[in-house]
Amino acid sequence: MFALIDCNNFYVSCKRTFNAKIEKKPVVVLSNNDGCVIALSNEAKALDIKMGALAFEKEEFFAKNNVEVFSSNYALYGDISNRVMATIAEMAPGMEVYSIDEAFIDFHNMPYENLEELAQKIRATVKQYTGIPVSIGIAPTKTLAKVANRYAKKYRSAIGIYQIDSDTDAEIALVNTPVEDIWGIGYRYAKMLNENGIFNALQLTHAKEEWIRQKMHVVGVRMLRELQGEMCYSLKNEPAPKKGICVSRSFGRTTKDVKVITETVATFVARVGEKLRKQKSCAHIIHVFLYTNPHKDEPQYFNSKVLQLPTSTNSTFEIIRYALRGLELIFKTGYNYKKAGVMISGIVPENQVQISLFDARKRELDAKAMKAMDSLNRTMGRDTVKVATQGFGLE
DNA sequence: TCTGGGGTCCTAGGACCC
DNA sequence: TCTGGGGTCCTAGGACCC
Repeated sequence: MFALIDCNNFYVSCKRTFNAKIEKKPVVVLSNNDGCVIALSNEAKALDIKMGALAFEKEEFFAKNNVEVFSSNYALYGDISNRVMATIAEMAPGMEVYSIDEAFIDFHNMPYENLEELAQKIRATVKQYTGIPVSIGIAPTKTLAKVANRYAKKYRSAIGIYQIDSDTDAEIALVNTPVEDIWGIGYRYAKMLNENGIFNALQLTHAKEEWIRQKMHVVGVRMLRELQGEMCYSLKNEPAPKKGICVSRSFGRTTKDVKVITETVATFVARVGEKLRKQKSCAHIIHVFLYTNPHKDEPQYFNSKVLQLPTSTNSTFEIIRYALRGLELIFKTGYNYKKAGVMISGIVPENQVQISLFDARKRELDAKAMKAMDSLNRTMGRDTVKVATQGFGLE
């Protein structure tokens, strides 16, 4: 058996741990630049506010309905997530941290007759130690555990737990799960399934495997089998090293200014470099991209450039040189730019880097400088020390 | 007249997740 | 004025290898 532990309305719950006054009230958390809604309390969901709703359109509605509105704080969510995961890890040896607010745990061979009892205990302990309410789904496959978790949240909120331990348990949860809420089915597949008369997960379990393979390929077949109770996905204990690292933002305000964009891209590279060094990796493919605002009725431009480095590196100095060369190649004057980003791939462990035959760079010096920079920035705050191309504060 | 058969690697794009 | 920011896996097709 697997259990899926999922924090309830995570970003809202994080805010509530510091502010008891917003308990039982409609609360929403907004995206970067306060653009749209990315988290809702149950009370806010009851007011029919939708994920992704535009904040400026809802301003009046929020005021009229006493909705508490907050900007997001990702550093805080990261900290609280770490505490929640550490608390769970103490109680369950086999665990996979699946996202900032979810973990699968291995419920095989647990010293409990009754798994629901163990789940109760985990739920109470996480709440006590971190203040975060969670829901738990228990089932023989990960996909069914996801189904059980959603069912627990929606129909068993008082206890917050649902276990699929028999065909009947499974059918109750599956018939109440619309296909679009199944793990692995997004907007397009849901539409396709509906067009073929399949609306809930129970109906889907009766579909022909070959038909699913034709329409949804092997991923769809695995999902089907998992829903039927056959395990296709096991628990990943070790987090896999990242294959790509991306830092991108939309700008609060659009800009035409090449200097502003250059400094922004340099700062994105600094973040990418930090992440690379944190996981002790180097990389040799850089992807730089630049957008105008596609929602606006004005001249549009999108372009991107991929650059190959001769030797894999995690030196911010070195990556910035290439990234800015890429930016130069794609930047066109006259457009109102809205968003830019830097992606790095071709990632290898830093102790397995192949040095190019003609490499002339003094890599030990870079490494020393990066180590000193990381250490200062870690103890004294981000960008205490930075590369000059990042600029000295915009405007 | 007649033009092999087996691979690998890379890229772009599409689907999905939180 | 105003629309998030990260990721994963899979497939198809082209270039290339012997």
